[in-house]
Amino acid sequence: MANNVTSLDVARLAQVSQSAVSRSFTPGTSVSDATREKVMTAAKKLGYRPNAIARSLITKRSRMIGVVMSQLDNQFYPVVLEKLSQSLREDGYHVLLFINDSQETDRVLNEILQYQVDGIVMASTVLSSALARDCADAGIPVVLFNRMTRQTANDLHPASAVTSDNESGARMVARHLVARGHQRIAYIAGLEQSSTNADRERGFREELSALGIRIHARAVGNYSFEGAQSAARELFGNAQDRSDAVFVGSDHMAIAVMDVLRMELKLKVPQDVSVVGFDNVPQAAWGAYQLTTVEQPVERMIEATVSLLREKLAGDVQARTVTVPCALIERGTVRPAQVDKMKKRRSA
Amino acid sequence: MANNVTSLDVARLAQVSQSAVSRSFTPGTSVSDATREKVMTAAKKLGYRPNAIARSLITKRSRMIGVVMSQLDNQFYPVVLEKLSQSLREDGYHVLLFINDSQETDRVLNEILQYQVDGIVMASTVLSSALARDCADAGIPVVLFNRMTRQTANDLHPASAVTSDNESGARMVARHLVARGHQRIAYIAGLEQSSTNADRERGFREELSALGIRIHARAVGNYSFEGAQSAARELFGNAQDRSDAVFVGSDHMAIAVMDVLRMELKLKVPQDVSVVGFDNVPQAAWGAYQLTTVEQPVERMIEATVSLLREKLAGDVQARTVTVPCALIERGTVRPAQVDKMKKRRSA
DNA sequence: AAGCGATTTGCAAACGTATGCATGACTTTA
DNA sequence: TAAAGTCATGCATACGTTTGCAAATCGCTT
Repeated sequence: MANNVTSLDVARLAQVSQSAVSRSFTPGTSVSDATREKVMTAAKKLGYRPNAIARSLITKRSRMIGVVMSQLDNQFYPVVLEKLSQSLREDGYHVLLFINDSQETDRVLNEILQYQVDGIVMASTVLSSALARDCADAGIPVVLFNRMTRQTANDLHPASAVTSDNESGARMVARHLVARGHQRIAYIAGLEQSSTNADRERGFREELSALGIRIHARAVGNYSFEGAQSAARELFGNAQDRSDAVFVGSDHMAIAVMDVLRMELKLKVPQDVSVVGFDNVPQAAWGAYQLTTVEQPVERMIEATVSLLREKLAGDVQARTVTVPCALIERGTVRPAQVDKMKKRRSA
Repeated sequence: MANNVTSLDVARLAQVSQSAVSRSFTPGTSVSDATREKVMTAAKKLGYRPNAIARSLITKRSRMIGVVMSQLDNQFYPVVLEKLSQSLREDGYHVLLFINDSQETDRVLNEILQYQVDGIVMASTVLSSALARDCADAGIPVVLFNRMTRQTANDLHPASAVTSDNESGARMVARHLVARGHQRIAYIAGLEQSSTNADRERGFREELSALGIRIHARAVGNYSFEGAQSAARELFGNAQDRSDAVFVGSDHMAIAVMDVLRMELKLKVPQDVSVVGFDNVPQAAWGAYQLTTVEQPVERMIEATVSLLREKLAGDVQARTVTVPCALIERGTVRPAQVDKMKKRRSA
């Protein structure tokens, strides 16, 4: 009943040594077809499966990758998780999942390291970058997903990272909104301590500035649905000097914002206010939203992630950073260009 | 650099035996405060962490639970995963994640069993129930989430299961739609081989039948977004003898259906056709949809799941089945009662 | 001071596998 | 036919823990 049949049992039944059965189950070892066949039939008869734990102990490779994530309610992450899991499996790795909403980052770290994972993918916005470095110090490859660490000259640590080009994506949004004649443009920030928000906000602000405009209003949504709702109420609740466009730090928040604008405040999108998100989650394409947004190319980001991981697993200690380009996806939440304003801008 | 510091290293530094180190890190063992303290400071100095792999090998408990899931694009599952992971962690277990979209169920099984997980939660609709039994045969506790197996008299196998009361939930929908005066009611099925769909469809059909009505039209959406879109086009594309209400097997599909109805077919919900979903995913509450649906109480289902798991881990071989009640969540996608039709029904 | 029970400690044997090394079998070549 | 080379196999050790058992230490009581 219990799965207590070992390679030794198989060896006895097959009349070979334990080494022989070990080798039979390891590709690329020296076994004759005859013995391998004997071993396999014996194994089948006994229902034997190699014990990955014991194997890990001796090979010092668990073939597990720790994946730490938060905010699974933001559809961006489930999609990432799905593709990442698939991609890692193709390389023979498995996913040990850690969801660290709220806090407890220290416990997470401890537990993850105890399990001797071969590598870690951190896709959690809330994790401190100090943590990432601790892992790296422990000698285990870390790649940050959708998250950068500040890499100063005297403190360059060996955590690789892959992000989309958040800054340039945000710049596209700035240009797009201005091209459509907007002047009073608001920004709703994600988590302020996150690198994604910092990059997006900086790019947005700088590009606007280059176009001679300053952010008209700003609120913080912390990447959460409820936070975004509050932010929307704060920014648009008062009709006086209201912004006529808003760039929201994530689609997840942007949808919350649209709901508040349309349902609570009876404002029309995009007639009264244009909305642009970030991520291009599946829901952004839904009929009721048709959200104009910036696409983060998940596939390519995942590819880069496992590729970086592979490098590090192969012993390359050099930390590298990959930035994948974004693309503006125009849908229906930004108003069409207004001819008069366009002219005004051209002559400026 | 590498994490190769062992309990023996700590023992040498702390001037104690290796056993002492082991005991210091295991709660409920016999160690004096003095030695434990010596050990702990030595451990901290060396950056020692117990090797969970080695521990698992000897204790024969990995403290990992295999979770197999599919369809992470249906928001129901990420929510489940998040809560499940949290709940298991509180019990000291960790999640080894397997996403088995498409196929490869055999490989999944093999891999999962090799990792010596202490238990398995199967939340995947596409997994064959034969697989579940195989795992159970291997002596490892399995609990099916949101999925039942046919349990006949001569083939009762030890897989526990927790579901919501799909059948009664579907009956509620039937009564609700009829009470609102609907007579031409369609059904869009999920995966036909899934137990959830079977239960929902049966309950729906039987309750309608008890009310003297038969399903007016039926299509299959396979629980996928695209499948549901096609189903909607198939059922509502032709204006002739069109259904005036549809019960969709999941919210995920229901939203796809609503998009097709409103955007492509220019039909009003609920004026032209009422829509009811199942699951009560977060998106069902979104302003643009306001989907009337049946709630599956995720929290309680998770509680039941880990509780069943705990029983089995404690050695209880008896398989049990838990069914958690559903609730109808009325929002805005079912038309208000029409007085004349109500009267007609009463007099019948 | 000695004896006794309770507690702490170390020794050594597992757990199930991979793998270097030496030996044996078998094939090839001259 | 013998020597040299290739390939297959088994032996034994190691991986880093936990844990039963026996020895040792401690704190008390008489």
